Amino acid sequence: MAKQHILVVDDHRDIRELLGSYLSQHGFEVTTAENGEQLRALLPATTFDLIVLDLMMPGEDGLRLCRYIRDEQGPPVIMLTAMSEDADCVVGLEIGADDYVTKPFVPRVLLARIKAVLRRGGEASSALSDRAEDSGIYYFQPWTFDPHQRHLVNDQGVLVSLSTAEFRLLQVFIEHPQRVLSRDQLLTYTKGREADPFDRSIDNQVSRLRKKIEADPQNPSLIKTVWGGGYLFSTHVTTQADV
Amino acid sequence: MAKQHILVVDDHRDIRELLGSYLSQHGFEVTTAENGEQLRALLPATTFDLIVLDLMMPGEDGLRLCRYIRDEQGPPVIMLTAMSEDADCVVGLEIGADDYVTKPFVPRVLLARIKAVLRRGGEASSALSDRAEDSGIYYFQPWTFDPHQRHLVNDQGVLVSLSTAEFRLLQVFIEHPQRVLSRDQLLTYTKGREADPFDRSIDNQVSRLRKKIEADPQNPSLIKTVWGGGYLFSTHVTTQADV
DNA sequence: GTTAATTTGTATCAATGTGTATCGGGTTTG
DNA sequence: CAAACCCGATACACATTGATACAAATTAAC
Repeated sequence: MAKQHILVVDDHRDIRELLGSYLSQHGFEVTTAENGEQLRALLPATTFDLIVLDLMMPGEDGLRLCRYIRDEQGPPVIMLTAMSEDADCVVGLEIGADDYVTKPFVPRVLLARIKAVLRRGGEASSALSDRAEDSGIYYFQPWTFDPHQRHLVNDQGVLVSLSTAEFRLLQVFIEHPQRVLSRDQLLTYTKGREADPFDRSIDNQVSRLRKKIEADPQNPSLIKTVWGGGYLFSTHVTTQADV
Repeated sequence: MAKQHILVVDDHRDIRELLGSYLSQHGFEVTTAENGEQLRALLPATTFDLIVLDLMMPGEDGLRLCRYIRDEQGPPVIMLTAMSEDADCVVGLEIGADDYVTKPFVPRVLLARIKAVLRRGGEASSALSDRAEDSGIYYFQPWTFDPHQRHLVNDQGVLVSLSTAEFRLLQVFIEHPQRVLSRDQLLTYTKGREADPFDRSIDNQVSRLRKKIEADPQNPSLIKTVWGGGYLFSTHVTTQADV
């Protein structure tokens, strides 16, 4: 099957680059646009299978663009919305987006929604049950991470529940293992905000998370500190229980 | 197979246009009507496979029209209802609608219901009376949710009845699983009103609902709290009893 | 029509989550 | 070696949430 082509429209370069690399890594062809103007230029020239559209953009906003795409018989649309704009988000859905994802989001969640929408286009499937099949469960010694239940289970069956911030942080680590993540990146991915020059909230959350998941929090083996760089999730992560 | 023909009856032009473009994009032929008069004019002239009918319309209302369609041996009907009119909605189903969708709705949810109703009509073609029975029932461990009876049944046969507010809240959760819903959204969906800055009624209802459906209300596994975000129905929902 | 029961919103207080400040130890740099 | 910088840990303040109690409103019962 030919690669499916996704257009990402967002005014933030970070988001465009992150999604560009993440989605191409997962088998999609990706094109990005910075604003409505570029979108309008691309739309007639190329055939996209799906469009990811930021709601809040300077200039022409997402709602207008969404309606335009719909009127032009364009591909399905997934809206990116901030938490606080939920009122508008409802409006957006009424206008005809096929789904939405609230920022900040973990790339994997968007990927799941994209796949769900694309699958729906082909076959008639239930609107609700189609998100279950890939469980999203991850394994790393000695933990099993269940993003739906938002908790961890030990290989001895011990259950550790996570707070919201801890959950997000761990999810980001799991999605980007073996890579140094700066505090800036971690803040963007987990909270969707920029880092103040002396922001130490991530340090604190890492410390709290270590207390919960490390055998010896003083000598961490999972979340390593990279001096002057950030943090590193230095363990092997699998999506199956394939040892 | 020839395109299936759907009639959309709603007094709002936005809705008609949205559904017109959305449904034709998904392979249906679509005709729209603005009121009961137009519907009555169209019905004898054209053969529709399904009718989407707004409950609340100026002039002749949806209930009357639904009964009329049923009496004329017309096609299956899906009702569009506002959340606040749920009493009427139940009545609508009793009168013979095959399913209903609450506004505001995501177009794809309506699409899924349409496909489900059409599928049902094609194979089983059961009696009129019990068409409504097998629609709208949801399953999530360990509960079976029956929106018509407004109660829950345990997998051990234990029956839990829900108050109106609890019922609406759970219904919203079930229709938006795996998704963080802000208090604002929950209020809008369940009550149709905006949130005062210090509105805690949703918290209270969530608490009450947890007591009824959670095995351990102190450590909820179905309705999770997202700190600073809202609540999350974190379980798998199916429309069939297929595990 | 009156009373009782249920439901539902608000108020209050306790518990928890989260960000910032501070101190001290470790690392790098000159 | 000293100074500057970075990081971990603790403590604290603030915000959010859970639980309980209570009052108003609605519904049911008599």
